[in-house]
Amino acid sequence: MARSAVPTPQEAHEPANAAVDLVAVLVAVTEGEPRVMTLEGGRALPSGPFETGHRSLQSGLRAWVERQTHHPLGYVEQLYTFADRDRAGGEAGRRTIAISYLGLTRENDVPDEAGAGWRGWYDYFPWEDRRSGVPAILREAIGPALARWSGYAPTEAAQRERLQRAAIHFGLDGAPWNEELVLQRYELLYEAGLVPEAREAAKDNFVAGRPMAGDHRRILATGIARLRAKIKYRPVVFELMQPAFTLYQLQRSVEALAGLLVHKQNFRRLVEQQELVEETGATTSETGGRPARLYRFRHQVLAERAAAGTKLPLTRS
Amino acid sequence: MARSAVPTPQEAHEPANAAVDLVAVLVAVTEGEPRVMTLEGGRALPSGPFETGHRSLQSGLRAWVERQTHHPLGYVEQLYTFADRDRAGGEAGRRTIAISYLGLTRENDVPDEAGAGWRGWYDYFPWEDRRSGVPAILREAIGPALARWSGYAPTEAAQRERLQRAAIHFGLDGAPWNEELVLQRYELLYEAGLVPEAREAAKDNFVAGRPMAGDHRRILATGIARLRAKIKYRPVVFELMQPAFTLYQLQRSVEALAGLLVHKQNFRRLVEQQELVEETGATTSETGGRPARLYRFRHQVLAERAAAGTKLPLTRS
DNA sequence: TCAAAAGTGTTATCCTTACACCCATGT
DNA sequence: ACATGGGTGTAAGGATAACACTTTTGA
Repeated sequence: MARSAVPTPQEAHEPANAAVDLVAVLVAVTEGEPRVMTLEGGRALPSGPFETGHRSLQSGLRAWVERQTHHPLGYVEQLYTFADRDRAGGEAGRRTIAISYLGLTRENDVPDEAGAGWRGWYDYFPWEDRRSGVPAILREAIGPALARWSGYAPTEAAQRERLQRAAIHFGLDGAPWNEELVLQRYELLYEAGLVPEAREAAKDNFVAGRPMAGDHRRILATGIARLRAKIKYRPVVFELMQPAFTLYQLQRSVEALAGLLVHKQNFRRLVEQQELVEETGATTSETGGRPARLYRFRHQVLAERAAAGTKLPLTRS
Repeated sequence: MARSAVPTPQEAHEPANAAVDLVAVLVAVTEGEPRVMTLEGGRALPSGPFETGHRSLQSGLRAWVERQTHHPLGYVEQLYTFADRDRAGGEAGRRTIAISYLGLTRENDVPDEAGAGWRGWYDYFPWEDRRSGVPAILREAIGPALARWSGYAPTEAAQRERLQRAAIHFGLDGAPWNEELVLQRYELLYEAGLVPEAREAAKDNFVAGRPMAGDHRRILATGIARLRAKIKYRPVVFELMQPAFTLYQLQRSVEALAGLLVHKQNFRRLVEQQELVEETGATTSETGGRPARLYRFRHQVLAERAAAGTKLPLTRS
């Protein structure tokens, strides 16, 4: 939100003649690492204009992604629609709107042309991976930089407010870490001038992570946040798994997405109790220890349950 | 999803020159009824084109809503972006995209001009209100009509599939009711030709509910669904309450939104335990029995907690 | 005095969290 | 034998769901 320029008065009140871009956050998990499909050597997400020939937004997106990456698109859901003024190239009276989508797929072929390729998403957000503890960059660079930035606020109240916001979003000063706040954290870094995409970036104290063109990194953050939230209440991880997998592989995928370690047995109990998987009967010994049972996703659950959704104390009757 | 026409070949591959509409689902709760702001005597949602003078999508939306309804807009969040071909008026090479928003507000003044006004949202979705039991329209009209529609499927497998879908979405045949599936239910009725908006509507067996222009009712369904989901994990109900309220009024608002009755004491325990409210010290006897304590929302919780978000069995470390 | 709503006490059950330990394979 | 991952049992604590009953007002 925010981050917009002042309108030039003469163009007010004209219906915007908008160019519509479709942008994809296409995710896969391989070898326990979450990856995102990129173009231009990792500097951009797959995208392209919505064309009159496209039957719908989704089919337009599919067309673009498949054209650019030669990778089929499986599960797709809309993420968010952006229209910041800075996005626009120039041309008075014409603005660019970006409609973004999240796509989940199994990584199989590597496109390797036009700079297309999979990148680990923590290259872009190194502070989001807590699987091996609190990342050094957070303690050593981001924390201090946010503290400094808080100090720049004009009033003391504003300073406290900044500090509190930083603490809550980044889990500083004993605040709990909430892995879903990916976008808020990125926005906060942007506001603090700590990412190169920000126009008033303080050139000397980048915390960065790998930047992207335009607001693509912001869109990526939106996608990660959505996916992290969604794996908790909808069986979407399976879109990222091979047809047969071990429970530990499943766990590692979840951990990769969440950026957190989960408790082995409790995780298994959860999966079991929700009847999300069934044994294939086969085992694999490629995992490097005792051979593990292979499971497959029970596709029927999608039909059986339309999702739980409790949390309201209902009266029965 | 679906519901799109075939592209005429000659217009393929031209970047769409899109008109962008902003549409608002503006919600309030009064006297225990959820209401939505409408125009044209209830046939449309407030909306207008995104203009070049608008600083951002949100500010454009605010401008339109305030111009059309003279009602200020408080809490706002983006809902979804639609671009079905049927929405377009005609003009080859030009399509209309609707970016929809959910707005929450306290109903105070009644606009009463240009056909603007609040309408109970169950006028549009009578089957969604279960506060006084399973609505007659569901048992007597929708259920049988969906059964008939299932019978029209070509193969027996397809018939079973339709029946199961109807049962799960509408809680038929002993399936549990899930109040969040508002959009899916509307889409199913649309697909079955049971709402007047559908082009192949069977004129004789409407189940209807009050229709709206274009796909506004679909957008409204999206808004209701989002709100029903959101009240469970984010304290958004308070946006709809007066500054001071009794616990029972709060409960009635939640019930109004969910279309379900909740358990009084358990509801109170939930509210209390999450420390969402605090006593004002005052009481009111306008509720018609023993005077009730008045409470206010503890705005601090918004800063304190950035949301819960558990559900993954984490390892502690 | 009675209807209507406010407000409280208590129990059984289940889910979550946190323990710690044994099993089978490859090197 | 030992490292590595696979796989299991169980107990404490807290949140939920379900009971029903008392209190205070206005009519």
